[in-house]
Amino acid sequence: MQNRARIVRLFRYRNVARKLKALRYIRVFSENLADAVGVTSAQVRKDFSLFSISGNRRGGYNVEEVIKQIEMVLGKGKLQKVILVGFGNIGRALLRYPGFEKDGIKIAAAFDIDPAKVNRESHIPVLPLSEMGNYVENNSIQIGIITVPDYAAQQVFELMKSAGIKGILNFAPICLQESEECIVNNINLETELESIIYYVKTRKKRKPKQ
Amino acid sequence: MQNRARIVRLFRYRNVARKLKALRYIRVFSENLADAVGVTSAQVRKDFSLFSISGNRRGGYNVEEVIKQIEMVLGKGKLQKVILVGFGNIGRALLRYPGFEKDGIKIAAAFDIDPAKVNRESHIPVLPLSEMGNYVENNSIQIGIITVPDYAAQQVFELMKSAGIKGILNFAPICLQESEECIVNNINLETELESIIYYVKTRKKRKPKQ
DNA sequence: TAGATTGTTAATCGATTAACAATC
DNA sequence: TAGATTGTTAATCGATTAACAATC
Repeated sequence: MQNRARIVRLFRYRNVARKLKALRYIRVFSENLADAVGVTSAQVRKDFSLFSISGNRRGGYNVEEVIKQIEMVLGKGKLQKVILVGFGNIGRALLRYPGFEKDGIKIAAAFDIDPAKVNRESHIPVLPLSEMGNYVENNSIQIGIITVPDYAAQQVFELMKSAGIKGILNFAPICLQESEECIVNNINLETELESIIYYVKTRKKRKPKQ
Repeated sequence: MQNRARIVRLFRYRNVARKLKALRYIRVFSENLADAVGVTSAQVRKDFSLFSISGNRRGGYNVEEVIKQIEMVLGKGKLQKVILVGFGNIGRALLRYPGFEKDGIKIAAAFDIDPAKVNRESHIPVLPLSEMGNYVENNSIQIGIITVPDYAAQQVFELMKSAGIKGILNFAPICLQESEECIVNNINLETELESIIYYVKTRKKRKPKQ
């Protein structure tokens, strides 16, 4: 499995290149990408070289080519349908989040255990959790998002795995363990914030009064 | 600066220990923590040893002690007030997210550039962006969350830095560059999901029909 | 050609893992 | 005591960085 940090960087290079393209840039140097993403230029060249993304000595990289080649590596494919389980605060926000669509990601349906939240008529239907298994099978869904409370997460996780889900983005504040059958990306919002607080505090200790 | 992955693991050990405490566990072995967090037991012991968190040879670690010692290291302090800029989908969800409070994190106010979103009477006030600088100063805020659209992110970032914000959790899909004066944690929701899709796809290639 | 940037190799750095002596 | 687990040291592994030859 390729190093996760490297894959994330590749996505970032692509994002920057897309912005540059929108600004009508034709070429870009490793140094520019490095600055935009916050790494060294050597890292950019190394990353590119590992994925055989090549530029032009002296002339840098062609912006279009960079986008195209990274998309090839990362597999910009056809529309990816995903499901979401847990129609609470975060779930609702993600359902309405406009950023996914442009990358070919479509939340096809949401599921919740609370009958009051079910809404089959909605643009993106909200269905009873009990229907998830069938839905996943009928629509060949592979990816799911978990936005349920922590006490429900493990159970929902098992349910999704047995339904055939192969990859999960988990926002419940618990570490779901990934396995051969299912990849997991745990995002703990509290921890993301707490770790910043930690760094701000400790940094100040080292440098009193900046 | 301490390795970020290590700090995140420490938070995870603490979270697990808290759950164990709720279940009336008295002791825990490095092996148990390792399983819960998805690392090796050697890693747990190494992490603990680096922060002088000690257990009992033969008897493992005392759950209470682990929590207390990790909290000491990570600085479970008094209530941390943070602000949020961008009262859209994600911003609204975070404002209502119940998980922060229990870790002593309180979103004190939200800010938005759209006058229609301003609501001074709300439990957590939503204020005009123009008032952010004063608010931050008057309330000694150090931490901010960015949930504005990508095109606004850089500008809001500069504004927050000049207001005196020292740490930022950024959900806008752009890499804000951290500096001496301000720590940044960039979370790109699209990329988090896209990288899972990438891994699911490539894993399947290697193991067809697993 | 001279100058600048890539692509790659080798060196460095740091994190993880293994192993085992210490010890409860 | 015998057995089991920590705590730490040394070995391994992998990722980043430096440096520079290739070359546009």
